[in-house]
Amino acid sequence: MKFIITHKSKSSMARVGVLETAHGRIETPAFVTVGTKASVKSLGPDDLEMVGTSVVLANTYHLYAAKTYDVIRKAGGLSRFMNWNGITMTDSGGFQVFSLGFSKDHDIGRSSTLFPGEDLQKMVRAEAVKESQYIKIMDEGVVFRMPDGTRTVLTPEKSIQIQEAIGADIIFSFDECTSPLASKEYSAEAMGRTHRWAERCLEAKTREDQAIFGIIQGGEWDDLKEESVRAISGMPFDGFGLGGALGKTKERMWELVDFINKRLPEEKPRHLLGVGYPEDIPKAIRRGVDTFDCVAPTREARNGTLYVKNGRISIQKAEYREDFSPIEEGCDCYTCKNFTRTYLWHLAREKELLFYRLASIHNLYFTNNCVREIRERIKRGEV
RNA sequence: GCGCAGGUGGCAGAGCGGUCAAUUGCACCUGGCUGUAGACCAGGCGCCCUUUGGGCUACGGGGGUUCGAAUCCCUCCCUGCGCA
Repeated sequence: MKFIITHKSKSSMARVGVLETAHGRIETPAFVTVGTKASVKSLGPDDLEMVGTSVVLANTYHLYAAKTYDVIRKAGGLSRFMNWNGITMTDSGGFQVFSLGFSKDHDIGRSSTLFPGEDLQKMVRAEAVKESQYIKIMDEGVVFRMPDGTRTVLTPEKSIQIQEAIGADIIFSFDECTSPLASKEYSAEAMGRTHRWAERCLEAKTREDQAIFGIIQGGEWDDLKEESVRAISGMPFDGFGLGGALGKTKERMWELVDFINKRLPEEKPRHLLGVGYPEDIPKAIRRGVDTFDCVAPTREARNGTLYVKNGRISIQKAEYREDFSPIEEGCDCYTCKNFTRTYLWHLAREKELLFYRLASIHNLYFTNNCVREIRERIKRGEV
């Protein structure tokens, strides 16, 4: 993997770069489309191309649990397997430590409520992290137990082994993603473990054609974050992931992203894990984030939320019953150029399969386009 | 015309003397979704009052039995099936 910064903003930490891997080169900042199980739900590779996607992120945990990672290796790697002619990444499974553990135990939203309200914070004993009924975290690794009894064990070595079999261009080190409600004491403990796992991941890695990003943890505390940045950036990673608990509020999250990126070596790419509402995009980029992934555009699309310039609309609402305009006037996406809100309203209500595709196409196009516009502005020196 | 079965909230369909303003599903309305165990989840859904609460109108129409009926009886209307 090669990463070259081609433009730098004068007024912020924003930068434009070129990221090159065996499967092509892309410009950053770039939005990474999530395709957890080697598929972006409801879309094919031609759709992805049309929508401006340049990178797809799959998940180690899911492909391992599905017992297909060896098949992916035989198929010639993730890219060939899913016939995606572009860059690929795999997440290490570390996030599932959180989403299948703490958040599941405490029913925090259904997965990763990033910013729990105060009422929720009071209800949850932060130390309960250690008592999950779904997962067991040890220094050696993590044991996941599904409701049906199925056991999945993931260790740093195992995660790397699977990620090498899957064969994405960029892989992530296996981390323990803690809850934003975890205590400082526990967060420190988990962070230490994440650092030890990071070393083991590098140790276990054998393929030269894959890049590996190390993940910064340390919760919301400056001193821990500082320590995590120092530890992870001290290891020979090709890039970095900003992960996990980034404070209890949005404001704090941006402070932390800022804090981390100021301390990370400038020349290596930074990936902000799991953040990507349209309104987050400019903020992330201004703080020096190069790539970021998010399930929101696709998930929200499937759930009927479509992005527009002034926010978002719920297409199944009665008010769109006779709205013959496109989702967004002036949008060049396939959906907007060919279909009306009325039609989408109808498809959404009837749960027609076409809806999921058309809605996902629009939200992804919207997201990618938003990133592209900012990228162009950085190049023109406007940001 | 006779026999049998049945008429319950927008629809389907429970309830079969009090704990029923009425289970449940669908539909509808409101929210939510940020490294995807998510094409999902949560709440609301007769009317009125500020509520944990209270009042009113409701289970085809009318009448009755009972302290009390969606639930029992009579009658009328309507629907399905069988026989004419």
